[in-house]
Amino acid sequence: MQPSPKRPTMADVAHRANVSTMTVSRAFKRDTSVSADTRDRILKAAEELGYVFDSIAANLSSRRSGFVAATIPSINNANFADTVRGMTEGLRDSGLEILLGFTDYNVEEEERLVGQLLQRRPEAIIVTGGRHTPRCRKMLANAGVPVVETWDLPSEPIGHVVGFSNADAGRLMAEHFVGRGYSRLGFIGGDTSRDTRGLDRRRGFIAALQDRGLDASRVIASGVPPISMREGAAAMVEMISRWPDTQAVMCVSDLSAFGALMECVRRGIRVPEDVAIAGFGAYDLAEQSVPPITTIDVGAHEIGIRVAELVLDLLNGRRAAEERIVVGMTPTVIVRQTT
Amino acid sequence: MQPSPKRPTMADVAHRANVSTMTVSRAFKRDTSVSADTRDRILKAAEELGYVFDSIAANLSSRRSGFVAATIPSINNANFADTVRGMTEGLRDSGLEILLGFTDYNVEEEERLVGQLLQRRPEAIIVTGGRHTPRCRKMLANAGVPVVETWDLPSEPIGHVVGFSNADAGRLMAEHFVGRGYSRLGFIGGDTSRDTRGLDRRRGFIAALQDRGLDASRVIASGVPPISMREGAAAMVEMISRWPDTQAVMCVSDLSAFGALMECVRRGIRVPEDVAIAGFGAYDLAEQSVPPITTIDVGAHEIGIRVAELVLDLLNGRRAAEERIVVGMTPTVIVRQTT
DNA sequence: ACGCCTTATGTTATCGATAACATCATCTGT
DNA sequence: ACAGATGATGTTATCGATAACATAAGGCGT
Repeated sequence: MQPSPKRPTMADVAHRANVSTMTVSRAFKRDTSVSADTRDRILKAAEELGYVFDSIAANLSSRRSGFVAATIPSINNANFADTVRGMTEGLRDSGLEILLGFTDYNVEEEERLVGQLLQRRPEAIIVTGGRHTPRCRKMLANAGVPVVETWDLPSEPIGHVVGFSNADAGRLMAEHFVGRGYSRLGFIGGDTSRDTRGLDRRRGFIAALQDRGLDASRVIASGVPPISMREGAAAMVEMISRWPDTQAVMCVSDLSAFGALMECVRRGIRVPEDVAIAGFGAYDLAEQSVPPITTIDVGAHEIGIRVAELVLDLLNGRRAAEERIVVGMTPTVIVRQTT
Repeated sequence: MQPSPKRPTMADVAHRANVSTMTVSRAFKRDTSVSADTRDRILKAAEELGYVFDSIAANLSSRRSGFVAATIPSINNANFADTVRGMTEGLRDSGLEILLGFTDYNVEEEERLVGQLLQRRPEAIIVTGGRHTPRCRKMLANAGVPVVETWDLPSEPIGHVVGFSNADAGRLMAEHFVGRGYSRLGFIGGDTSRDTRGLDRRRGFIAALQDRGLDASRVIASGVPPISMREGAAAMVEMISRWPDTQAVMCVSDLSAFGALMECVRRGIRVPEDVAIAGFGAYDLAEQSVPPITTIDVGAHEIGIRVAELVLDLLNGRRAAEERIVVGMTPTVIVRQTT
């Protein structure tokens, strides 16, 4: 069947099946009152005409877009990918689709994107992180749909939160290092202007050192997020050059930790004997590398599942939209061979 | 401003700004005839009312969804992420957004997804791979919008193609191995039922061996795609157990190659001295690992850029929809230390 | 036999923006 | 002075499905 300049509509199907357009509409839904004979006749007519349901028109008249919008900083980040997969699983039987946008770790881009996504009338909107431009914050507050902030634990949530404290995560690793007997500690990553969550991890790490009267100056803030393996490697070189007696280094992500580790392997620096390395995010990479990398797990996939649960509860009226729901996830250290 | 049960519409804005709804519509567009004074008054009224443009209604009346739909097998795959990033860049100034769907390397899921995406009336649709269920193929053929198949080079394209021959890629690596003097060669991955492109790479590899009268039986088809690092590691163990004299192994992806490499490192098997390893896909991981992994580059990012270019040319009438355009990408071997 | 309930189907205005056409005022050229 | 062109704005039917309400037929209980 060749595409025609005018696509068949339900009116065409109705005409061919000798029913009303409303009956055709019912035939394309579940749980509607249509006799089996009528339904069969309608679906056959639709098939013959090459009819494709038009969800744009459906969305307009029902005032439901069928979308949940979600922003993540990067498409190629194992953590965010896991979270999106969790959301997808959680939403699978709901009929809702995820409309994804990528902010590139840029709050201005996030603002533009949120504006654009809101025009699609999502039934809920999920944003990564708890810091936004004032205008973005206002748009979200006025969206009139559930808003969920993830991967952070903002002190003034816009709507709901499924996340964890990045500062706590950094502090946790610092405590692990100290517990291991290390005292000359470094941090790699956490660009001050864009990766706000990485910066929080750094802050937590630094605060824990300061609380103990330890040197908190060994920080390499390398490059624009997300820090690559290569940048992690370069930062490790700089860390060791500037402070050769460094005993342990936390990297802002498993990606950068892997890069740092590989640089040590290249240079014959033994890990953890000569320097311990840790990351964040519990990527497969951290588990599979030789030696396996100590990391922090926040339950990336679980975050997605919980976000989807929350959104469905809010949309189905099982929870009141006016509630301020905070689902806290607990960062845990996965101790491996690099520390 | 509190969300109200009824969202303000252009009619409300028109009333407040004392103009027609059509003038309001013009004020929200570029390149329309609206005086500066009128435009300012309208935008001010919209801001005061908290008006959000409704793209659902716009899409219906203009018969343009503003979407380009794209399916990729997995969200967390560096190659597909690069391709999507290329598409995003290429489409950035066009006003078109990408509506992504994930097929999970499953042609039945692809069929369901394509059906769902087509209901959103995308202005073009991009699918990964050249093999589809018959029903999926028919839906695409009848979609009435540009269809582009990527990451493959099908012999009977549905519409257009931006891709490469996976078989050629496999063959290329086999030739590289032989050129290096290896003759006892193995292949890891390429599940026969789901990863059709991986299977093609395996077929090309095997065919090259058979052409040379070499043993082509050393194949480990491990697990459901995408093959993880862990599965690559396990497959390497099996490869070496079954054929201890294997000299070189191609893995279906850099992910599995990395897993295989790490397993060798764990076991003290020297790469490439004891066994050479190669992958596919030119992930950062392959470059950064120690030793860096020989791989095949197909230009994942460039594929995305070219797809976007093609789609825009087709939508803007610079190319005729009836043309069958095939943009071939050339796989190249990046020779690194693992071979 | 009758009334009520349930199931199946139909009718109609609407969702909110826009394409296509119409109208009016102003400016420019003859 | 007049005619034609241009810019700014308005009018109206429409895009294609659906919510809300309406209608009719059949079955069941009294």
